[in-house]
Amino acid sequence: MVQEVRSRRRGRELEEAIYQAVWDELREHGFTRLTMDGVARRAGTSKPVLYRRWANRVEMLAAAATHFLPDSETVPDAGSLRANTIAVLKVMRERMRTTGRTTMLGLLTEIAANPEANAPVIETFIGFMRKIMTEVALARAVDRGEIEEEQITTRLRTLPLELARMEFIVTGDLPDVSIEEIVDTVFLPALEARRR
Amino acid sequence: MVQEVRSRRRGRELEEAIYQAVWDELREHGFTRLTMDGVARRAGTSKPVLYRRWANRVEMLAAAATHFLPDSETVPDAGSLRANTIAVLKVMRERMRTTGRTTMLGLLTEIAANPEANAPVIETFIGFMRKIMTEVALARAVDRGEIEEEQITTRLRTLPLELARMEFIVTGDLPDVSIEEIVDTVFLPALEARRR
DNA sequence: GCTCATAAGATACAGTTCGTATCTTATATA
DNA sequence: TATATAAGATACGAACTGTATCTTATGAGC
Repeated sequence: MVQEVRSRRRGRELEEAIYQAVWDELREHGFTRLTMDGVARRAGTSKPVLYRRWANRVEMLAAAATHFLPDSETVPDAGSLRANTIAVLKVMRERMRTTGRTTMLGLLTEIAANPEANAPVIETFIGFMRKIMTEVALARAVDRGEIEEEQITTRLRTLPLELARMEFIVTGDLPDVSIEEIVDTVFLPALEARRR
Repeated sequence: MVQEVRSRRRGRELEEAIYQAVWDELREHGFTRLTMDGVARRAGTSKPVLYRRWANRVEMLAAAATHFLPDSETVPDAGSLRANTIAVLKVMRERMRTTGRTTMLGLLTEIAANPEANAPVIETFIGFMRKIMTEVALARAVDRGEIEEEQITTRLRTLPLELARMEFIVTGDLPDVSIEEIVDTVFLPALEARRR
C-alpha cells in the first residue's frame, strides 16, 4: 500500500478534530439538532470516544465553545469611557455571534438545571465579559479621572452587558445603533447620576 | 349502574384538563423532561389527542402558559412613576415565577428557531409586559406631569423589563432589592437625563 | 526492534421519546 | 334513533441517548 495514513489520531490532535466537528455541526444543524452521532461521524471517530471525554452533549458543547472563544482580549484604549464601552460591547457581540443564539440559550438552560456543575461555563461567558468591562472600560476611565471609583456599582458595571445579552437573545443580533443607544442613553447617564 | 361517569371529555373541558396536566408535569419534571406521554397519561387521555391540537411539545406548552397567565392586569395607581414601575416589575416577577426559568428558556429557544410561527408567544410574554409598563407606569406619569412624553424612547420603555428578564433568566429570581436598584439607579436616572 | 498497556474506532444494544397510523367506541347533534 | 365527529387505546418506525463489548492501531519502555 502506498497510502500510509495516520489512521488513528490521539490526544490533542483528536480533540481539536472533535471541537471542529462540534462547531461545524452547530453551524449546520443548530444546537437543538446537534447529535453525538453526527459529531462522531463528522470527526471521523465514534461515540465512545466522545463519551470517554465528556459526560454528555452539553458538557462537550461547552468545552468546544470554550475552546473557540479567546480567553483574553486585547482592546486598545480608545481614549474615552464611551468609546471603550462601545468597544467592549463589540467584543461581546463577536463572542455571541461565534457562539450563536440557540447555543447560548442551550447553555443557559443547562446552567439553570445544574448551576454548580456549570460554574466554569458561567465563568467563560459571563465572568469573562465582566472582567473585560472592568479592565478595558472602567479602570481606564478611573485612571483617566473621567469617573470616580465610587460611582461604579455591580449593577452599573454589568448594565451594558445585560442589555446587550438580552437583546441578542431575543432579537438574534446587536446592531451598532443599539450599542450606541445603550451606552449613550442608559449607561453613561446612569453612571453620571452617581457623580458626587 | 349507579356511577354515571362522563368517561369521555371533549372540547373546552378536555383542554382545561390537558393544560392542568401540562402545568403539573412542568412543576414535577421541569421543561426539559416534560414528555407528551407524561402529559397524556396525567390528563387521562392519549397522545393523538394532544397532537390533534398542537403540532409539537413547544406549541402545546406555549398554549398552556398563555392559558395560565392572565392577559390583563389591574395595577392600582401607586401615585408615582417610581412606585408604579416597581409594581409593574413585581407583576412581571410573578409571571416569570409562574412560567418558570427553564420554560422561559425553552420558549425563547423555540422563538429563536421559528420567529414568525411564534409571534403570538412573543406577544404573550414580551408585548404584554410592554403594554403594562406603558399603561401603568409611563402613561400615568405623563398625565400627572411627572415626565414628558418626549422623554420616553422604546429603549427606556423596555429598559427595566429587559434587566428584570435577564436577571431572572440568569439567576433564577428577581429580589425586591434588584427591582429597586433597577428603578432607582438605572431607569429613573436614564429617564431624567432626557429631561428637556 | 519488540512487547505491551492504552486508547481509538466499529458495532450493537437497551431505553426513551417523538410524531403518526390505525382502530374502536363514546357522545353530541340532527 | 341515526350519524358524524372526535376521544382514547395501541402499536409503530425513526431518531437519539448513553453504554457495553470487541478488535486493533499506536506510542512508550525495554
